[in-house]
Amino acid sequence: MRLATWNVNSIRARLPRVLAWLQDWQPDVLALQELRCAERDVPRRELAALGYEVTPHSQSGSGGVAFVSRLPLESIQRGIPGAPPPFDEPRMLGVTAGGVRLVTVYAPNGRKVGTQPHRFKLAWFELLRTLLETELANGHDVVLLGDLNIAPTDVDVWDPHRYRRRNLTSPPERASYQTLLELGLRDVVRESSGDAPAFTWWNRRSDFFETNRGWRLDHVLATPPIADRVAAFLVDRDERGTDGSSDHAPIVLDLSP
DNA sequence: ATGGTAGCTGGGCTA
Repeated sequence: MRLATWNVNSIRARLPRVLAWLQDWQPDVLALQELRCAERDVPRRELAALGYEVTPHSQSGSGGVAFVSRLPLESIQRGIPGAPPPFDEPRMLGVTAGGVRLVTVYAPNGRKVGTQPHRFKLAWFELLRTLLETELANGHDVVLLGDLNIAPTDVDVWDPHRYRRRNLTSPPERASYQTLLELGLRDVVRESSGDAPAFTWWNRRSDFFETNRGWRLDHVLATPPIADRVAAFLVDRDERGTDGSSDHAPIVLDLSP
């Protein structure tokens, strides 16, 4: 089974790239983040023409997540169950595909340490942890994939000293990330990349991509039986370098049967 | 410390 995750930063603006990418890579399930459009405006027909059904959880303007799948999806969970406002923003979607529980998230950015958006981000991760605890307690194989908006270690930032203790790198954010690992999930991207940086996001401004001034913000965390099945893995930097690309690169992984 | 870009929308806001 081939899985992928990609923060597309507007599904409508990115549609030509998404269609081309699906044809090139033929994933069974692609998790998307930052759809930035209402569910009724998701370009379903164009994706269906390639054999993919879209299951969105999104709203107009900002945020939103989806699964684009050529496998049947079951047990669809839109949003973190019981999350009160403002935690009911469309940032989480859970489905079962090929016997695996897939959870995609678009974590709050946080903007700046010490601000209300940052406190919101940390509180949102508490809810995510609780949700994953429940999923794991059910004994399912789980894959969490998406934009967590956290660079877990200094290797994951192009200039860790400049961005020390800032948004995306602050100790409480990194503690939130560690909490997910402590649930028993494994960091598939890091395990597949060794000590090498595996940046997934490069600021659009200036020449940040060309000079590889990037960050690792997109993640795939999996339960050990799934992590052991990872047969191939790639961060598609070439896609990030194409005209009309998102500011995030897609991540692709193959699971052996 | 700041600028640089892109996409939501229809003047800023978010990233």
